[in-house]
Amino acid sequence: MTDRIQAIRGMNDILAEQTSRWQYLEMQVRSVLEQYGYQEIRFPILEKTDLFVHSIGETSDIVSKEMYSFTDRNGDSLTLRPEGTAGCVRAGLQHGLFKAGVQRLWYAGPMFRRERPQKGRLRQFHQTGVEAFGLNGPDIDAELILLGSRLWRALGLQDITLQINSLGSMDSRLVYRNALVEYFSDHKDLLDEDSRMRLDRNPLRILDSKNPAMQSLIDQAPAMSQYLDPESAEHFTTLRDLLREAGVEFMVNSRLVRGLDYYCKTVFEWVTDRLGAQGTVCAGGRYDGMVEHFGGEPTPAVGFALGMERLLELADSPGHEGRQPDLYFIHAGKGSETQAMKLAEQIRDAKPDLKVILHCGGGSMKSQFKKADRSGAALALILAENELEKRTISIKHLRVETAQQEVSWSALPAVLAEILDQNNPA
RNA sequence: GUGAGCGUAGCUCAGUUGGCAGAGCUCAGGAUUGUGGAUCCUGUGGUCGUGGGUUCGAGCCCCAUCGCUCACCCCA
Repeated sequence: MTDRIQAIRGMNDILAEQTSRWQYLEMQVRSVLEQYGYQEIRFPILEKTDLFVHSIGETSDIVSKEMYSFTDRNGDSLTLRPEGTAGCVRAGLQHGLFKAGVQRLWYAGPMFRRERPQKGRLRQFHQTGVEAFGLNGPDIDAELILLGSRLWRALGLQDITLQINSLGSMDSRLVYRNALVEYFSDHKDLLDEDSRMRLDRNPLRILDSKNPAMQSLIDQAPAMSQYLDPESAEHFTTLRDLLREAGVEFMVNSRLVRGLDYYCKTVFEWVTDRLGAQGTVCAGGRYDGMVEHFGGEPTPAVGFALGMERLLELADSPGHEGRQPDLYFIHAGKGSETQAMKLAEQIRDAKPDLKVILHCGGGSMKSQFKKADRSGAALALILAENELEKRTISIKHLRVETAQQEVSWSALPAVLAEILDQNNPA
C-alpha cells in the first residue's frame, strides 16, 4: 500500500466489470456511424508537437498548458494527442485522401490532456471523433447533428440538448474580435483577472465566463450575429431550417465560442445538466481552413467529438452485463483432468458459440460446484470416476429444476445444443 | 495552477471524553467421503495513506506531505 506504484493521476483502469458496458456503447456508436456510411480510420496516439500547435492554436489552453510533450532521442518534440482532428487531417493529407473527393471518417481512442481531474474529466479520456471532408454546405453540418441525435435515441438518452452558433468566416471573426477588444477595453475596470488575460490572447472566450459579476457586461457586448459575413449568415440560416425540418430541437447560443482556434462558421454542443460541471457530451464544428493551412488544397471540413466517459455515465442503463458462461466443467478423480480438457476442446470445436469454463486448480466436488454456481453458468458438466469408466458425462442444470442426466461423450454436443436452445429460444 | 471535503481489510463503512483495531460483503475451508444456491460455524486479510510532533499512551489532537473526490479554470 505504502509505496506501491499507482496509475498516473487522471489515467484510470477500466476493469473487467466495466468493459462490457464499454463494448455495448462502442457497438451502438459504430453501428450508427455505419448507417451513415462513415468509415473508420486509425492514426497514431503520438504526433509531432507542431501538428497540434499549428491546428489547435498557440494561445489555446490545450497547447499552452495541457499537452503531454517530450523530446524524442533525436531531438524532435513529440506530443500525446490531446484531440483527434489534427491527426486525422495529417493522415488524410499524407495519403492524398482529400484529392479523392468527399471523405466521411471516424476514429476512436484515448486522448491526453494534463488538467486537474474532476467529474467527467480525466487526463487520459476516450473520444470518438467524426469528420467529413470536402463538403462546404450546411447539409453536411445537419447530417452530423442528425447522426448525434440518432445515437442518443439508440442509447435511450433524453436529457441532452443541442446548442448551436456561427462564428462566421475567419475574416468576419477577425472583425468581430476587434470590436470585442474595443468594447471590453473600454470597460477594463469591470473585467475580472481571467478576462483581462484573455483580452489580448483570446477575447472571444470572455463571452463564456461563468463569473456572475461579469454577466451584465457580457450581455451588452456586441453580438457575433451582427458581424457575420453574408455567406456565413446564409449558411447558418439554412442549417437552422434543415434542423427544423428534420425535427431536431436546438437553441442558438450566441456565446458558444469553443476553445480551439480552428473553428469557423458552424459550432455546436450537445449538453446535459446531469453530469455536474462538465456537461458537454459531444461538441464540434466547422474548420474549413485547416487542410489548406497544412499545405493541402483548400478543403472544407466539419466534425465533432464524443466524450465516451461522459456518454457512459449518462447511459447508465443496466442489463448490458457480459454474457454468462453456458457450461462449467467439473471433474474429479484420477485421469479426469486430461479427459475433461479433451472433451471441453471437442465441445468448443463442435459448438463455437458456447462459453465453456473448464475448472482449473483442483479442489473438492463441493467447492467446484460452488464455483460453477458463482460463475453464472447455466449447466454444470460432471466427469468423475463413474462417468470416466462408462465414457459418459453428467449434466446438471444449475438454474432450473430439471433432473440431472447422463449422456455418452459422443452424444454430448447434440444434447447440449438441444438443452441450450430450449433455454434461450431467442 | 487555485480552493474545499475526504483517506481505517480486496469492497462498503463503524470506531464513544485519547486507553488492547471492528462489522458486513467478498475470498478460502467445513456442517455423514460425488452435487451449488438458503442457514450456521471457522479461517485468511491492517505499519489506521506517509513522515514528524504533543502525550504515560494517538485511528482520534497538532504540523507537513502524498493520494482521492468535487468545484474554479478549461473542455469531450
